[in-house]
Amino acid sequence: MSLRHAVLGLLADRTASGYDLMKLFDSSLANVWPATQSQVYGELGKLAGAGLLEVAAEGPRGRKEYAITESGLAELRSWLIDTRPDRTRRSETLLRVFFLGVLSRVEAITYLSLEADRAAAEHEELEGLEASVDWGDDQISVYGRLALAYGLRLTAMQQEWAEWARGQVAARLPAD
Amino acid sequence: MSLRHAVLGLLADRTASGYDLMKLFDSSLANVWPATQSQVYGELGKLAGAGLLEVAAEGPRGRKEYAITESGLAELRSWLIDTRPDRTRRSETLLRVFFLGVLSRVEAITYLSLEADRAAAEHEELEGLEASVDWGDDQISVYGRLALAYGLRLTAMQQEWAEWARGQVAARLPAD
DNA sequence: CTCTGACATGTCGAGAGTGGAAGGTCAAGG
DNA sequence: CCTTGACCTTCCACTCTCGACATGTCAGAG
Repeated sequence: MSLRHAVLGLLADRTASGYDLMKLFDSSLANVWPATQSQVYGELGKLAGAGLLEVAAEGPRGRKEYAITESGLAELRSWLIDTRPDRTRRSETLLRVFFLGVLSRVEAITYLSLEADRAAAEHEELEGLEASVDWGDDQISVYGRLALAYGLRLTAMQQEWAEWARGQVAARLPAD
Repeated sequence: MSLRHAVLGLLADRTASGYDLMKLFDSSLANVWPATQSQVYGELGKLAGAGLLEVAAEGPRGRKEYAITESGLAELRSWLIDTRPDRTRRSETLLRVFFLGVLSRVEAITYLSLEADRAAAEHEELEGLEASVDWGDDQISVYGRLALAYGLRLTAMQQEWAEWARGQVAARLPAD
């Protein structure tokens, strides 16, 4: 049920069309809550039907500019304050770690090395993002920066862990 | 498509029934790849139909003991070696951070404090798990320990981040 | 002997997410 | 004038996940 709140949250900042929203999902929210076109447009329709959004203006090419309503804002606030986030995490990377035993030691070490490289690359990418984005003082910028800092810490931790884990596996006597 | 490989991976270690598998999902894999009964039994059926698993024995109460086949093992190995993990991550916690601007400063700080507490609690829980599990030398134990170490590092990082973020928000002049 | 609790498998429907196809408008450049 | 590319929305078919429900067996306690 988070997609609906992601849409509400983006529209709390400024009005936008489905097309605009897609760009926001692909840039700022890409690493946090990805969404496809079909999802976004579908959700806009439902939200408007439920009165949480309204069509503020219609532009050329059938463009519909959506704006959040009072009850939409209330719903967003209540989601933020009254409900606890769902934290079911699925990590395919970690799932694979459980089964590394079916591989040879060398193959397992390779897997962990690749994971360390990937984390390092992602870390650099986020650093690039941090440098390139021009951070304003609007809500999304201020708090988006906090989210980016999380990503930086996460990828750094992942790299350290993968290197440590590789060492752990390598240290076991080659008694496979 | 990871559920199928999770099942194959568990059965690579030892044979098991759907019921046994559920217990493994609820204990070892709970934090990495949760699954429900209906999913597990459904997947077992499909996997057996595809020849990646076979019913090794039938026990009382209709119990079916599944074992991985040669082609199942090949599929598992190829998944581990030839394919890169899907790393689409969704974090409702982080999504909320983006929208903290619609709340008052105090409410935002409360949110981040709760998040720090939650991470700390989860960290302790994992430490308890580490102490209570009796770690053998089997594959799942050896590599499961690496996964647990990841969880420990993750929750520690989350707590630090949340406390830092709370400080960041608090430091801004109360000009809301 | 009967009750209870662990063992054990299965079906169904609703909702979320994925990927792509289809259809149409407008502005600007060649 | 005509093509191209950006703009913009809608629909569909599919898989995955969740939670509840249905069905039944077996061992041990009382």
